[in-house]
Amino acid sequence: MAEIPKAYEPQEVEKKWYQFWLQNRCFVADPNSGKPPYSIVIPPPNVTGILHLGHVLNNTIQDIFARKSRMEGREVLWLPGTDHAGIATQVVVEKRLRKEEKITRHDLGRERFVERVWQWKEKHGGIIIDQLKKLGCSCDWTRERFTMDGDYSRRVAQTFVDLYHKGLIYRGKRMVNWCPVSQTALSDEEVIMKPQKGFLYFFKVEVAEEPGTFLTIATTRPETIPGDSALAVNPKDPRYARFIGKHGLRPLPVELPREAKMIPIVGDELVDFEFGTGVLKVTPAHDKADFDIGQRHKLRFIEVIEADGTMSEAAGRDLAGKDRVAAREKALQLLEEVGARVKEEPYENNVGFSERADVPIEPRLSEQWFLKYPSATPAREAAASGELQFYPDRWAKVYDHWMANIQDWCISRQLWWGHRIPVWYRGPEIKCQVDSPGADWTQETDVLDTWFSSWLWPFATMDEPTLAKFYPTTLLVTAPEILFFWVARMIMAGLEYTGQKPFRDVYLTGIVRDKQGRKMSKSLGNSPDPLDLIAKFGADALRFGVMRSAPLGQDLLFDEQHVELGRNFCNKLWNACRFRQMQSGEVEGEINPALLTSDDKWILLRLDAAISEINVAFEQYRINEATQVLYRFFWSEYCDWYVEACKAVLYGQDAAQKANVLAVIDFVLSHILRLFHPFLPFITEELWQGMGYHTDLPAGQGGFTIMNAPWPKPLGADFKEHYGLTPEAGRFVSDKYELVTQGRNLRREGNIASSKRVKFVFKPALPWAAHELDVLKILLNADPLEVVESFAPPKGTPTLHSPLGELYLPLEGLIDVAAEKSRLEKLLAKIETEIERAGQRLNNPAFAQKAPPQVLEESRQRLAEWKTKQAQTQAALEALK
RNA sequence: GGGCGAUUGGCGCAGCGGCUAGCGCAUCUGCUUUACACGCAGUAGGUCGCAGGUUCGAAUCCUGCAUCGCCCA
Repeated sequence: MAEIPKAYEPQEVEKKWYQFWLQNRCFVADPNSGKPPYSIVIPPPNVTGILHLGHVLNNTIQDIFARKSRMEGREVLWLPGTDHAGIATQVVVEKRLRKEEKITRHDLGRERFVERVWQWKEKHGGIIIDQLKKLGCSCDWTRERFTMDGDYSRRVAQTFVDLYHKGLIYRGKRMVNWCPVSQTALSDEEVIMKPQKGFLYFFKVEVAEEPGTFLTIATTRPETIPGDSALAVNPKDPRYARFIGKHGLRPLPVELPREAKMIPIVGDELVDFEFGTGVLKVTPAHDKADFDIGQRHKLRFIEVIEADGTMSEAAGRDLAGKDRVAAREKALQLLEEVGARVKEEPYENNVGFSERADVPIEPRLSEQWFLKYPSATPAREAAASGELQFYPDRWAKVYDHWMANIQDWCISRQLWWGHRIPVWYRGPEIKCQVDSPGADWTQETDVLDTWFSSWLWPFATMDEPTLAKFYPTTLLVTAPEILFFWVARMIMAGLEYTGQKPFRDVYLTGIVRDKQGRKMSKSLGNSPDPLDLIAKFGADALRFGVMRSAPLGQDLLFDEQHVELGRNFCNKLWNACRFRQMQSGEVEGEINPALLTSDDKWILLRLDAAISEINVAFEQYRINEATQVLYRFFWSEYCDWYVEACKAVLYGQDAAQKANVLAVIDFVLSHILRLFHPFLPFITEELWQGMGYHTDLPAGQGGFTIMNAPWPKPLGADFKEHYGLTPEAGRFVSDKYELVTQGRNLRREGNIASSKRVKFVFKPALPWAAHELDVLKILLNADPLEVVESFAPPKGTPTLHSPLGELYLPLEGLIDVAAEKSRLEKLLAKIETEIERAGQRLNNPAFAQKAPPQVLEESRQRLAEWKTKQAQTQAALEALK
């Protein structure tokens, strides 16, 4: 680092090192390595996607674990790729065709349309990958996969064929969730329930066998009346039981003759007495629950809504062709006209919406392919036994609950973009196999649900040697929203096809929200573009800001200020290294134990504690805790205290002592850089090499890149003994710094600018080495610091008493005596309540009897401390009088 | 309706049987002190949602209630 700028400028640095890492294949995983494996597969983002803060959170976490694991000496595979995202991608390309060429996919035909999607993918599908690179992700890009790659697609087809021949896949006309916009079936997981304000409409139906007798029915969907094929009541309901077996005269369509309007009244135990009037209209073709009733009672299935959401011929001449919304209005009008409309009440109910198209889904009867999940029982057991671990572990319960109630999976989609189902027809003949049986066979037109391909992701992305080395993977990091869509299904697929769970640990992130706690969304415009943030603050700053505020399993309230803080942090790190650089001297010299100052010992002890805390936090996946420890250690302990104390030596004359302090600084800084590297990959590499910390190391041990420098371990008993790092050494320094804080407080009370040198008088309570006095002097910004054996301060002199000595600020007249007095009196009052509290506790005989001895001892000591403090404060008050 | 989670200074969080309840941001005061104003120094601010219970001792464990959020019907 020749000319070191005063402020860190990330843009060039980030570009430079990312290229360096790529060129030197630093991210490439070697299946032949002898190192222990560590592997992660990326949750493949949609090819249509662009980077959002959720990706930043998720991928930064993965990168942190990948980088840390490399430093720990593991062979790391972080396998990247993208997902073909059936509906989303098809919709994007269709929109584009409509806008730019004014054509639909039907104008092109299936084959040419799919070609166009591929063209689009080649051109735009790489955007999110480039964005991940900007973020610093250390994925093995040589292994990038796409769910529509040839070999991957073949694997998907083989899986279908296998499951088909195992009898787990079947085709049937069932009630499915139909998206009228995308014109495809959806799985239950792709339907989002939303409460909707609407009305409960009441209408009456005449009982055919009892003219003049009417039953009143409540419904939220009057437009489906033409599709009703029965009325249902609970046989235990005394109000209606007698009607079972009779018939109702359905009011719509109005033009039908009387006999065609006759629908049976059936008794069904599942009818709720409480809902509406207790009489249910049954529409077997357009409602899930009604479908079941229809099957139980062998009712007619009358389809009144078409695939595109308009009413069919069967809905009658007044409704046919109308959209479902318009049809509701018309149906109400018709009921009014025939005198069947009774009343309506405001009502809120849950309506399913299509996850992708965000329109109400239509329960619809259609021919679809279904899968009975394989390996469901072992998949459930794997989590229950703890063999597969969720972080935070409460997700294990959510997973278990879902697994206990899984329904067959509707895997077919009426789309063109995706894996076409490997089923072939010739007349009435049907064959299920990957390749076409012959030219006279035609393939099933449906494609597979995208998740039917991504559930194979952890192993279908790997070749044989890679599988042997890296499967099962170590960690999966993803959002809880796709726990059922993806995580659960991967576990089942993994067990079914590899006999092993696909990963050991599952880390479920929180959801990124804005400051007000709202979800990030395009329509709210509260979703900042991570690339803008990177341009403004740097990738490291973004990563650090997000990590520092992302507690395990809790939502993250995003605020640009966090990123700004990350930027400030990088700048601080930069300047800490810059300061070291300005001292020149030998880089990473030998530390001589005999020359260690108390401050040196203290910072080494704090480093040791920080390393231990960070490692514990990592083991429990508490990453924000690790960042907080690092922040505290580096900023508060290293910069604020240690570096300032060092200046006593660095600005002094003792060359040997100075060299020793620089050696300690280098030791600590080189640890700091390594500890920060997983979080801040770019700046740490720049500084690692710029400071020359790589020079004496072997290439694979940090000599070439900080990426494989050894991850710091706690310093260990031998190290501590060799360097005399005892708890006592630490305690003296803590007391010293406490004395300094209080001394600075005296200055503030005296309104003396922190930059102004001022005379202090110090009366030590124990022998102080000359060096320690220099440290005290520099930390207090005292000049001179008069050391006396006894001192009789003039009245009104601010004074403080500490275990290490008494400090006076002889500033007659300058201090606001009244303010200082009231401060001390307040302090004294607090001390007295503490003394009382502690006294009460110790006087309780039950406490002495039952509390553990060390707690008892601690309480006694604390009381003694408070009493000393009380005396000292009283003395200080006296001095003011 | 069922399940899960949250409730601690203005805001965001940590602490999950025993330190004087901590941290960051924001606030207030002062400071361009030769690493850093993207900075330094210092101060102020909380009866830990409410009500019971267990215990020598509860922010921490138990029960109930309230409010908010999420997931599943």
